[in-house]
Amino acid sequence: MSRSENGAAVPRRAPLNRERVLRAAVALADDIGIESLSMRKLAQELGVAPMALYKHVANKEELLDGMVSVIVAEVDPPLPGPDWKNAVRHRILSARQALLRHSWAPRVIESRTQAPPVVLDYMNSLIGMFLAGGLSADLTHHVMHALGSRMWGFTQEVFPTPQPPADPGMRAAMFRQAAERFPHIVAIATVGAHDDASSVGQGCDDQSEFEFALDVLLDGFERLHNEGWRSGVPGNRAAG
Amino acid sequence: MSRSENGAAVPRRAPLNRERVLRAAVALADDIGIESLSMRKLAQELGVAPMALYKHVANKEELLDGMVSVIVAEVDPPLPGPDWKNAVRHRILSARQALLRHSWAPRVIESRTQAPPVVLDYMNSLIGMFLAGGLSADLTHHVMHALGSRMWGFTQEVFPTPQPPADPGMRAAMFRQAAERFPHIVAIATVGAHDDASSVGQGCDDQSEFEFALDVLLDGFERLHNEGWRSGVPGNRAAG
DNA sequence: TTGACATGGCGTACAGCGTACACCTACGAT
DNA sequence: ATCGTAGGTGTACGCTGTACGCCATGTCAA
Repeated sequence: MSRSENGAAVPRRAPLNRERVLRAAVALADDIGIESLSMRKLAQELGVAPMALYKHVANKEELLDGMVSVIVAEVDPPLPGPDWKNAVRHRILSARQALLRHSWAPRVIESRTQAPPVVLDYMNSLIGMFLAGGLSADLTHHVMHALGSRMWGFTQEVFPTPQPPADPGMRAAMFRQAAERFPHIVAIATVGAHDDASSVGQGCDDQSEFEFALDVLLDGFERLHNEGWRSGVPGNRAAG
Repeated sequence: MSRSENGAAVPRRAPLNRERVLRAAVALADDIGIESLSMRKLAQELGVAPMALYKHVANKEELLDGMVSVIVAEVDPPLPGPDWKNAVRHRILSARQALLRHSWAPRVIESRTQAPPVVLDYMNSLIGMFLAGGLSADLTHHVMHALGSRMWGFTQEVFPTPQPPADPGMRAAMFRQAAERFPHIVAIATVGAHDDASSVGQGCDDQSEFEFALDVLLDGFERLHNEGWRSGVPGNRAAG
């Protein structure tokens, strides 16, 4: 259909379609950040009048829905095999990789009020992995809630660690002040660090933090499953 | 300072201050929703011109920071006592109560780019509870990451369950369609429900889902602590 | 008493946003 | 030859956050 250059000079560009709009939106958000993404800028990027976009998406919310779908579609299908725990683990880490390519994605995902179908497909498939592993529907229900956003491969790092000022004197002063008011934060932030003042929050590997938490959860789920957990049974709370 | 009515009729209202601005903003957000909260509406609510607000907050972001501070200040101080797990549990559930009074709070908290000091106070104090319980700084570091937004008493329910249409015929049709495309979702959503089609997502108690996940995590932390977990030690992953 | 100054509120104005609406143009089917 | 439709355009509206300059008032020094 679209030979990129036909014999004559090409006065009309190929017509837009929904897919091209969505992909351009993803690329533009990668470039300029999701908070700067506007219908006008996206239109400009596509060489088109702003209102032209509305022939392909109903409004900006639907555009964002579509962007989420594009990304979620990149997540790998589940590994086959009997080990549900490892299969789930790998799938979630694969979802994480997809999201890491688009740092704005978590915020957009969280802002959706209706899950796009592709998103439900993913959740449905993940649930299927637990059920295939033998977990009861009941336990799986709780498990999915417990995973929360972690099933997408991200946790909201509720407050990003502020980066210290460039000036060394100023930095030392702020460090001293912080150590006085927030001694415990400073204590755990500088674990294993050689240079206290400059490495606050540095020695922190997002990937291993994520895996640590994921494994605590998965191990907990497995334990409950093996112990024959049933809903409403008293004494479940203290699993030890 | 502000006798509420002085002798004469009061032609001038008491001057604004930062605190009154913040409290009015919280109340207004409770009323009309955070996405409808604008500087203009807030000013109107306070009987004042929009630009008057800027004498008390630098900009809207700082207003939102302040609103978060107001809420976090409501969280109960920690219970004393040697049982760190229960103390943490109760504190987090208390934070949850504070947030539940303001349903917009989680989204605002997550959107902050710099943590207000009150927020750091809370985190510092929570960390102190783990350290007082004997957990190493290293383990506590991971633990805080693993808690993520749950330390504030909320989990992002990434996609809210859509409510079914009112028309019963339509509802049945959508249910049949969903059961076909997303069988596993339907399976776990209808656990323990008597009327499948109408009760999807109904039999789901947010509070107990939250506690389930929190307990899986806390139990996991306790187990690692008792097993003498140390960072970087291979074999930690499979805690079983 | 007088002037200086700080505090707090006001009015205007601007750029940017999402998008409703009417219009036009080109193309495929009849 | 005509018509319907898909896709792109131009204009316009109401809303947003907020920069800037002005003005009224209260406090304090001289």
